[in-house]
Amino acid sequence: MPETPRRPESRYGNRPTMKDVAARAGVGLKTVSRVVNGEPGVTPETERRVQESIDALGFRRNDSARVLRKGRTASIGLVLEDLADPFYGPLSRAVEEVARAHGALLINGSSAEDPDREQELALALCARRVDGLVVIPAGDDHRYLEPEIKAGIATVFVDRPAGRIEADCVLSDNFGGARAGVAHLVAQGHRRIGFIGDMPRIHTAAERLRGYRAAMEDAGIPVQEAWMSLGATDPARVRRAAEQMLSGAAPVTAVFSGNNRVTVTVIRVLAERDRQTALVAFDDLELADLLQPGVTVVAQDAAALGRTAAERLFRQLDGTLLVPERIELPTRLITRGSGELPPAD
Amino acid sequence: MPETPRRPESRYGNRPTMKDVAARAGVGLKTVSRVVNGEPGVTPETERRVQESIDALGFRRNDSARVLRKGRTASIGLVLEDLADPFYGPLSRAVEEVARAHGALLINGSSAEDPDREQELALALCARRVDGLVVIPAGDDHRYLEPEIKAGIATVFVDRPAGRIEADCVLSDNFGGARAGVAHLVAQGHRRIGFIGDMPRIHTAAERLRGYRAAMEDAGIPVQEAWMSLGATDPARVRRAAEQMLSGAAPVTAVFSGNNRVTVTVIRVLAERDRQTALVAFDDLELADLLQPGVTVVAQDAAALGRTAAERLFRQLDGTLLVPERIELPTRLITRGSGELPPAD
DNA sequence: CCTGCATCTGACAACGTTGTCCAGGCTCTA
DNA sequence: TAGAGCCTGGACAACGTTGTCAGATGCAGG
Repeated sequence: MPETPRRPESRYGNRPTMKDVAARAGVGLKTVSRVVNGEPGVTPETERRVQESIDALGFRRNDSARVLRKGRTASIGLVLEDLADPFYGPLSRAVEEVARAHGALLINGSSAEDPDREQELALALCARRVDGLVVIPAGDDHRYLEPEIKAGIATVFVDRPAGRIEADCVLSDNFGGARAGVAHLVAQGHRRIGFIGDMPRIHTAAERLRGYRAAMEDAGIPVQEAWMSLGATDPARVRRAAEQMLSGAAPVTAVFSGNNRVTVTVIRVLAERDRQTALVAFDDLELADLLQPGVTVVAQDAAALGRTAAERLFRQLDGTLLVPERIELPTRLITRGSGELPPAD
Repeated sequence: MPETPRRPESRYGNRPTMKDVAARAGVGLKTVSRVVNGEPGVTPETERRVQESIDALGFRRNDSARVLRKGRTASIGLVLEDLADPFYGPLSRAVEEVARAHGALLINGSSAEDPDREQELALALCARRVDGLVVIPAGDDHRYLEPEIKAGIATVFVDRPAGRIEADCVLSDNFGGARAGVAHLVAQGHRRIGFIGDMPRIHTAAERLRGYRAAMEDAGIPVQEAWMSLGATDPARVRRAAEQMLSGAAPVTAVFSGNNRVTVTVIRVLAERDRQTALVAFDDLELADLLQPGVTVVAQDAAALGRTAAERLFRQLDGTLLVPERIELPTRLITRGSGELPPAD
């Protein structure tokens, strides 16, 4: 007696399949498929029977099987740094909206600024055969994606460029924005201007630092080492850096802060001091206009970054986009008071 | 001559399969599978050949096929209201972390507070056979999920309860939090206290309104219609509502604002006025402590909501959790100044 | 030299769907 | 009424993987 092979563990709790639906409706398998996919060539009466059977059994098409057969998953992956960061929320949302408009779902994960985790995530997404990948890189070597890209997974990098491979990327004009922000402080008469940024291994941080240096050079001001802080952005460290450059014999009279994480701490430090210090911050913050004084910022458009990247991704998939390009979106200086304070000395 | 059937369109750009790897390495298909999955029973020499072949071809296992065969996708779905809302960022992140700890990926989508879109999304995720679903409901009827749950898709609702089905849910103590917040205003001597909230069809909004009414009743203060605004939360409307209750013969001397979207607008309106009005807000805001005065809030722990929900989800999947339960997490009143202002008249 | 056992390997079916192709029944026309 | 053509429905293979099982190989002991 031939033993029937046991099914592997619970298996979706034994969901009905098209075969079950077909049997119940007394039709062929393919007819069910036609009804489910709204294909033509089914009489209304047959369709009704099939539909009834579907409802009765609680059937839902298994997209895994569908994907296997069709070769497209109708989903795209998003690897970002931290979903909880208010900068990435609107970006993700924008990517999601574009995906939705193209009938695709979004799978995403946070790399926590760890290159290994970025790679692990990106490759896991590739294993699921996402149609495309939007990556906010944590690492600076993306050769691991080469076979994937060659195999047809559309890829766009956002916020920071790809490392060691040719690929589409969509960035903010970090250099230009920082330069303009610092120049704004110079224009108010400041000469001793501090810069507190993230680790320079992060592209955006390096570019903003470069913008700072350029603006200082434009103004003919030699930059002092003591005016710069280029480390991690945890509050304790930023606080120490800020307090240091604000004290001593020749303290800075203005600070340029390199990202939203830094900014919140800098604002706290400045709020504790009597002497008013000017501040221009990279990245806008909610409520920034309601502080005393309002915070002058160099704003980037996170939603536009995400939207542009996702649109390019789908154009790659359409085949209407062939040459990798580097796109830079402009930033916008929003004056609210803190950047217009004159030097205190 | 038998025609070879044409392959359906590009098909992942013709990626190599285990069969290709096996052919190149001169071994059987199953041996490749064993190597890829780290199963025992392969000689080091064979393993080396297979590994070499994998690297040379740029092979990556197709998880769609794997899922089809194994029945588990190692992914969970998250349906939320708006990824870009700062409240949901930490929540998503927490869900993601738990998923990651269980080796699962997170697929998510925004319902934009539209019940149809919520359903469409949730069912699309079910069609992909996610192992489980975390839902922040937009609608109030979730019977459409019954067949899915019965079929074994673990489901947890967060932030708001499920409608018309039995299911796990993890909520904040919206009622208690609001009641405590309003009581705090009463304790400062306020009697005319306004409430600006979201549409009462949203569970959280209704609960907070109930908390407001309860606190007022506790204090023996009859609530006036003119003190309440229960509509959409777009800035224009909130602004109008706030201005109305702040003017007239007997204006409110304090406002309780029902969520973070409302709060930012209310703060703007109050900042424009000379007379200081007390404010307690549901949901914490970044920088809330730096405003003048600092904003007193009833804070909920978004990350804890997400973490708790995801953990319950995986316990459902383990089978260690059988009975649907309703869990309420406490809120915390954080006094910062705005809620401690005395009545102005 | 043969048997027995352990180890390694591969053939095969199955997962649930969709594309191809053909059969059968119908309508329409000459 | 016969033939052509259309419409509907179903059988079958294939997508790429994994579980089962049996065959091949090697080695030790009799």
